[in-house]
Amino acid sequence: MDTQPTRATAPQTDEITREVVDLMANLVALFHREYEEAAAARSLTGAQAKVLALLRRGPMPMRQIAQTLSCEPSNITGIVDRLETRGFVTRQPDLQDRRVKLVAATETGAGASEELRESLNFAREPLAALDSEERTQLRDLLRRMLTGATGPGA
Amino acid sequence: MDTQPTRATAPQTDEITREVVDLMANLVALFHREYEEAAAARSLTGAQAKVLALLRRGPMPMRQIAQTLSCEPSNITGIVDRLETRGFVTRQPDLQDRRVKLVAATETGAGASEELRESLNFAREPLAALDSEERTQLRDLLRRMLTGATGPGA
DNA sequence: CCTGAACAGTTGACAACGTGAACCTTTCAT
DNA sequence: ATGAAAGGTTCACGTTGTCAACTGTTCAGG
Repeated sequence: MDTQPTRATAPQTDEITREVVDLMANLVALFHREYEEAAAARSLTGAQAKVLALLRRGPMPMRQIAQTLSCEPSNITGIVDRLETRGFVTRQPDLQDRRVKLVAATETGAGASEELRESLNFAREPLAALDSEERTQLRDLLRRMLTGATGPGA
Repeated sequence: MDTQPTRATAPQTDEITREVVDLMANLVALFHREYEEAAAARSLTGAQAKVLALLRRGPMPMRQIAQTLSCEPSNITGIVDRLETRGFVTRQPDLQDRRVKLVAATETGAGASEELRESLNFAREPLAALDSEERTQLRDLLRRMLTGATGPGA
C-alpha cells in the first residue's frame, strides 16, 4: 500500500472518505439501475449487455470474458448461448488453438450495443447537473482513481 | 447548435461526457465487485447486504424496501425470508396498519452491516490514489450529481 | 512417439435474484 | 355495509452465479 510518513496512513475513520464512499454507493446504485433499464429496453439483460459491450473491441475467447467479468467460465457459456440464439453473437473457432472459441458480435449485436452505449450518454441525468468544466474535473479524478486500482480493466 | 466550446446545452455527443460515462461504468463495475466480495466474506449476498444496509436507519415496511431498491415486493419477501432464518432481521407488526410488516435488523444484523460498511471505507483502493483535497473535490461533485438526480435516495 | 498434466469449454445440479399473476387480509372511501 | 385499493405472500418461470465432473486439445518429458 502507501507508506506516507506525513499523510495519514490509516484513513480508517476519515470523515470525507466515508462520505465519498457513501455517495459512490448511491451513484453506483443509480447507474446500475439505469444500465439495467436501458438494456431491458433492448430486450437484453445486464449481463448480456456487458458481454456485448466487451466485444466492441473485437472477438474474444470465452475464458477472457469470464476473467474480465470476474466470474466462472461456465457462467459465460449460458450467457453466450442466449445471445447466440438471438443472433447477437457467434462462436468462431480460433485457428491458433482449437480449444478456444472466439465470441464475436454480429452486425445486430454490435448495433444494439452501440445504441445502448449511445443512449447512456445523454440519459445520464446526474451528469446534467455539472457544467463542462466540472465534468473535466470529474473525469480527471476518475481517471486517477482507476489507473491506480485493480487495473485499467478493458 | 453545433459544438459550442463555451456551453453545451446538448451534450449528446460530448466527448468529455462520453469519457466520464465510460469511466463511471468501470468504477461502478469495480465497486460492485468489491461490494459483493465484502458481503460474501460475511456470508451475505449483495442483495441481502443492501437490504441490511437500508435498515440501519430503523425498521422499514417491506414495500418501502422494494421501492427503494426498485424491485417487486415479491422479491423482497424471499430476501427477507433468508435474512430472517439466519437471524439478521425480524418481521414486526406495524401497530398503525396491520397490513404492514416492519422489517428490523437484529443486533447481529446491524453488527454485520456496520462491519461491512466499515470494511469498505479503507478497502477502497481507488480512493487511495487521491489526497484529501482531491477527495473533497470529488465529494462536492458527487453531491451535486446526486441531489439533482432521481432524488436523495433515502 | 506416448503419456500425462494442464487448459478451454461444456454440462448438470443447485441456490439466489428478479418478474408477473393470483391470492388473502386489512384499510378506507362511499 | 360494500367494494376498491393497498401490503404481503405464494407460485411458476427465466436469468445469474457457483461448483464438480466431463470432453477435447495442447504441450512437456520420458
